Amino acid sequence: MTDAVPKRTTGRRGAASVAGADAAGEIADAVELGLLGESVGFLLKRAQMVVFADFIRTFAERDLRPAQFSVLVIVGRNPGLKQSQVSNALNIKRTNFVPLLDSLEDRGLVKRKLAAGDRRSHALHLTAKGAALLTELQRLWAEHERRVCEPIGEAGREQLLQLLGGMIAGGDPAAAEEAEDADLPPAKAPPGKGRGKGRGKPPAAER
Amino acid sequence: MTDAVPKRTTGRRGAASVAGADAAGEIADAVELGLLGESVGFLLKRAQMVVFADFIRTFAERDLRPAQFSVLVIVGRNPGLKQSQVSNALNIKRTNFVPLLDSLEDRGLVKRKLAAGDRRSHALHLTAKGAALLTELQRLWAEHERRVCEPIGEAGREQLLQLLGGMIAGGDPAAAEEAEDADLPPAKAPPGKGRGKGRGKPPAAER
DNA sequence: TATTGTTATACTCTATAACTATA
DNA sequence: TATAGTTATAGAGTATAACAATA
Repeated sequence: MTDAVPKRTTGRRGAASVAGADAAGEIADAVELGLLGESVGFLLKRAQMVVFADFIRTFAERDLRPAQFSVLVIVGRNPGLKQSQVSNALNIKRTNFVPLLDSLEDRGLVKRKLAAGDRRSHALHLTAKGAALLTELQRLWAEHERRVCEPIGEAGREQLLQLLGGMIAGGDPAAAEEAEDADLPPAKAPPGKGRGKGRGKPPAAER
Repeated sequence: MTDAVPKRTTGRRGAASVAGADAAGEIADAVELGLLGESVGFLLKRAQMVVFADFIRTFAERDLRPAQFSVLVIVGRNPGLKQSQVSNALNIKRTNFVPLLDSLEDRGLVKRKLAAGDRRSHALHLTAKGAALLTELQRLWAEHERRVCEPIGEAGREQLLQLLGGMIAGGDPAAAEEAEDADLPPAKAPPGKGRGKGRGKPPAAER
């Protein structure tokens, strides 16, 4: 993450002769990516940077980073969860989760409450302010989602979510469980028609 | 990146009662991801972490990080390129590219030569040692690629590459040019059969 | 004046060890 | 002894500013 300038990859040739390397005006300096162009890891990182750049731009007006947004969503959806549960769900080490949560609590969006029964743990809840903000954020998120998926279309987006889910579940057996009640099948089926279309949801908001 | 432990997402329940939260043995603490489960950004990052974790594990025996591998591939494919051309192709700031290149040159894998015609720039080439290593690395990479794509199958992999390429090209107009000679169409077509199948290549090695 | 490679530096994200207070 | 939250710290990756040599 932390990538605000995804632009520019090879030498370009759009603007009027900035580089100088391509004398006449041909294709010239088209760098060949070789096997990187067929590497899921390389392309995943590229795509992730492009998407995060848009996210960061979009959420800058609310001064929110992706991780902060994720916490708000999880806590909003699962009130009363312990810190370690939220941090695990987001693959964030509990030690790094502390300052992250602090930033949200300092802004009055999330509250740490004493968990009943175990005085070691903190139960997390959105404040009224946090809940109100989250509602707005969902609109921002839907815009962002639509924008970044525009090049592949809604059908492409559905496929992409499916494929990514399958890949994640494969590399992390734990993720296979999430898919159960979520509606997303484990996505073991790769190609074509993949169980009709009545799946996810047109990116509108939460369910 | 830099993520060696992708495991564990929710609370799990696999091992014999480690958590303690789920008393009996039910589904119990399944954290709901809410809209994150339909967020391409969130899932892209997850998938990228899973894939990079496998890459890092795989290439640890050669003590190579993803970025270092990328440089070797680009330089091997495009001998004589200037530093700034390589760093641009990889979306790495030229200022951060210096120590990265140093690490490869110190190991005798890449050589900085004086570029003919412009004494400011350095032309990059693989050494014999670097070229030999790269050949081995391609086998390692093919294994890695096969492994991480196993859950989605080869057809799923082809689709994924297509979708990611389209998304990248959309967020970065420059990338649209790469796709030309590469064989990958701009991937504006999202769903189903998408121009047959004779595309990429069974993950064997370079072309 | 602009570009290439470089140094120095800072900020974010991530990772490990160790402490505390509970259990 | 083990767990939840916390602190301190170190390491990657990434960002900007400024400089020397060259164009």
